[in-house]
Amino acid sequence: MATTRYIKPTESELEILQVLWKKGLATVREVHEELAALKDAGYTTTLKLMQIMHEKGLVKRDDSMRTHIYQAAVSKEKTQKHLLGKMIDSLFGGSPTQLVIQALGEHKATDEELEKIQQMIDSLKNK
Amino acid sequence: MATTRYIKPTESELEILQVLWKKGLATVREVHEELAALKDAGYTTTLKLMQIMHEKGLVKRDDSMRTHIYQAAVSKEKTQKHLLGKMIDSLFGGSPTQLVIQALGEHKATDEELEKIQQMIDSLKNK
DNA sequence: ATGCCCATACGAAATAAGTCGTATATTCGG
DNA sequence: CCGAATATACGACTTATTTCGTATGGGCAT
Repeated sequence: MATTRYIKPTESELEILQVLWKKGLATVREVHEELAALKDAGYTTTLKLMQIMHEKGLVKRDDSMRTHIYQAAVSKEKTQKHLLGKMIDSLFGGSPTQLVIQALGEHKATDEELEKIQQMIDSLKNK
Repeated sequence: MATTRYIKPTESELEILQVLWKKGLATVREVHEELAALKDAGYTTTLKLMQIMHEKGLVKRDDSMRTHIYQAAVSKEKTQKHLLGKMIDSLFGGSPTQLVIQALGEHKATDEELEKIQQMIDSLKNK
């Protein structure tokens, strides 16, 4: 089986993936409008990035029409998992716990959310 | 008050910071030996990187002797906090909880560690 | 048909990151 | 004192990433 090597999206690519994950399907124009709200870059810049992402296999597209329709080719979850793993290794000495503690300490969560995490821990313990 | 802008360390710089955080004080040679265990790169590469980090203010050094002694100029905690925050924003829609759940689900922790997190949650809840 | 708007394609410049060769200086063993 | 080992400095090359100008052509209102 030909294994497809994981491709690490760059910063800009991640911004585009965000939009695609949210919208599901989108044209370059639509993605660009969203991005324009955050930062300013030309339309052809976004276009070029998305073309490159297509070459890399990060996005799929339907180009049967004049205006192509794009969608993410990598799942949000897989991507999160990968980048999280990298960060745990490179910044938290391989300990997910350290990361969790930092995350909980520095960034507030509601009681409800804490409850959810609690449940998660309980179920992990019972193994 | 003159605010010093936060400088985002690159991948390679992070590797070097890791070593410095662990050792406290270290020469280029020492840092390089550590890195050599992980990947291969020439000595002058490491040297150059550390010189650039010095220019950027990521590390401090004592150059009163022939062999300079380096140490990290940014704290591990601050750096973790910053990058974690960035990741939460850019990849987890601003929800630390989502990140925590992913981290716990995908990367194993020992019961002991789970216990620690549990305590953390308890103390957060009592507020 | 003729413009005008908007799409893709594509090349190439600008920037950033990492790599390394080489020059030069210091130290130390003999 | 001399040479080998080892230190920093620094310029230059490579590769990756981002940015954008310009070419080209389709679709549509007039």
